[in-house]
Amino acid sequence: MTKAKTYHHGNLKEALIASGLDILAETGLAGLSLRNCAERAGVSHTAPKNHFGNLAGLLSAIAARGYQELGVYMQRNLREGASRTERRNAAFEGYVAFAVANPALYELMFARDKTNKNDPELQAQVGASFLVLRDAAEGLDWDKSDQPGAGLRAQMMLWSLVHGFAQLSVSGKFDKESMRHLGILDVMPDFPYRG
Amino acid sequence: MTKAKTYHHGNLKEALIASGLDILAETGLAGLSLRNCAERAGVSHTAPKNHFGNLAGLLSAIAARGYQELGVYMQRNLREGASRTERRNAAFEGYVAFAVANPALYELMFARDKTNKNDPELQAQVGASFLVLRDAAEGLDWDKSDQPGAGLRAQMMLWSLVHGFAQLSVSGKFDKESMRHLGILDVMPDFPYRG
DNA sequence: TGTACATCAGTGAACGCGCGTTCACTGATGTAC
DNA sequence: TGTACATCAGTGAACGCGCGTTCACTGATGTAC
Repeated sequence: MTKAKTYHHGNLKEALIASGLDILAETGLAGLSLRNCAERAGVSHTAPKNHFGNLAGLLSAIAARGYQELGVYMQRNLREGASRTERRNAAFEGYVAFAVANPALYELMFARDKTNKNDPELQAQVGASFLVLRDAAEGLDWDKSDQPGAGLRAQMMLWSLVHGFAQLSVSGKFDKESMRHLGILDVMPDFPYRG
Repeated sequence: MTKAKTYHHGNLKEALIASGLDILAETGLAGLSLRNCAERAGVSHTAPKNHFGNLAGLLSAIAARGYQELGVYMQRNLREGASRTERRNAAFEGYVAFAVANPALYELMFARDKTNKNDPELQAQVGASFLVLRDAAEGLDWDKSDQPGAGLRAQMMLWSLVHGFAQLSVSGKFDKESMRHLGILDVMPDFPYRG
């Protein structure tokens, strides 16, 4: 079904989010504005206001989509009945792969001041992807104490570890040139750097 | 010694870096420009060009100063002859404390596209602070294999863990409101969240 | 000690750019009767 | 089935803003002789 071009777009909200994701991938976070999002969706530059209010609203919707996709990445290589270790490895690899494949989106998702932290859809997607990680941390013995919250501490450690690795990879600290400069490749010439 | 205001500033390079650090602390990364850096240093808005070439040059110098300060934070609570564990804890706490105290500077330091990755001063300071962390990771048994690079892998894990925890703290994922939303405070009401 | 001159450091006006937002508007759609 | 009207979605011109950069310039400093 091809839609004739009408005055009303019909699905502008989705189209704007898709445009935003494209722009992030091509131009980076700094190049994403209401105006070029609208232009890419083939619509006047004031149209987004009707759907998102302002730039922060649009960015929040895009970030929410990012968390959704992050959850998909963390579970994409899971066979049925996978063991704890397999689930953990899949989550770790998926998380890092997502960040490396979508660095600008990842940057937006964890930026401090770009999104509306109270956006309900965004909160829901953040919570959902944390649940995947929480599941992956089950059975970790990183905190052996019997205190309440020990398992939770392990979850937070896992999140920190995978997130830090992803961020350091994306920001170039673990790429070949930097690792050579840090003396890493001297000791470990076959390290699977990224980038 | 008070300097009379002369045509030549005398120490403009340092003054611009100091202005940049102030602006980061007060306004955040998005509010830092060549123009307001110059204005704050009491100088025409084209003056920075003589010292840094362009915005990326100035940001690189500021980021280098940030890594220097990060190293200071990681070692500031070390008594003489501290044990491995003490050094590790000091580095961990210092790293996170630095990020929480200087979120915008921290953001700049690990941004992908703001600084000149090849800036020699910046590279040197990144290397120096990595060495502090490397020292703190000494003796960690996270990777028990005998393969060459096992210790290095432990260093990278430590860096990832501490960096991820810092970033998640700074971006608000570990603050009280978010942790309540993620169900963390139900299990662990006395978790030392930050923010 | 003085003078000429090159170099360095900072000035201020002007440029074009993309941005978010406002405003009065108009075309399309839905609903009540 | 038709008509009136409210509401919704998108338009396009205009606004002021801060930005990085360019340009010809001038004041200050250092150096050679």
